Amino acid sequence: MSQRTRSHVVSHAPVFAALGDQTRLALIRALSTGQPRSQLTAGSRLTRQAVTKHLRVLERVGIVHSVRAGRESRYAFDPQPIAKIQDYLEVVSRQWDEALARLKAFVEE
Amino acid sequence: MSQRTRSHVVSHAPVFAALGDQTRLALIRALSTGQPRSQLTAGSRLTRQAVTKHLRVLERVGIVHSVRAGRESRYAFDPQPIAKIQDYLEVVSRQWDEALARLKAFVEE
DNA sequence: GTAATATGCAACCCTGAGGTTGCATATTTT
DNA sequence: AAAATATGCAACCTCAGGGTTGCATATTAC
Repeated sequence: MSQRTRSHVVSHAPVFAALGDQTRLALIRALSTGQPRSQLTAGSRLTRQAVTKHLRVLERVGIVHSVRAGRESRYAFDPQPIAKIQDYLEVVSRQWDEALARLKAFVEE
Repeated sequence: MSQRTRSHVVSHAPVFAALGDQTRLALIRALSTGQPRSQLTAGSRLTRQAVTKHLRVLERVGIVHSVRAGRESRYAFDPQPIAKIQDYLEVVSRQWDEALARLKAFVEE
């Protein structure tokens, strides 16, 4: 693994990690525009604090953002980071396809 | 979060989690057809055992599979699970777009 | 046959992640 | 103003995840 490889890869890992939790994944689905946290909590079996922590994680990687509205803070989904890792996965898949093609060409020549 | 929602979401989480680690992500890139583990280890600053554990994780979720060849076992990438979560992300994004569209229609009517 | 190479298995360490509880604070409601 | 609602902060608990080390075992090379 070269330095380049590592640095290229690093930034995506946190986003994947954020998505690598059932609760968070469910939370994302439960989100509809401007859901107040209190309501999100009501929808799950978790403590309010637990939900808060999960939302913080999602917020840190930019999948979600919050806006304070009076005494409650509303959360909304942001598709940007998702789009980025989709692109990333696309690249990985493509590189792999090419690698297989090269191998095939090599074997069959 | 309904039961349906959770169960639908659950199966993807482990794959995301598997990708949510820099080392593993780098390992995936380092993979080329039939890399023996010993060589993968050489490419990183980790112990052989650490690499082994990572590969096991990737194998468990099907991103990688191994074939024993004599005294060494060779690893290869498998794009299937990746394709699946790409689809999943696609669905999530689409649903969100629709939700936003509904909201917009509601506000502007 | 012996040495070298490539792994497997298991015990152990340590840190971080997911959760909870308790207490303080800001906004509404009535 | 008092009660109710919605959060924030911080301490604490537990356990899984990433790593390492040590020892046993199977293949291959000499």
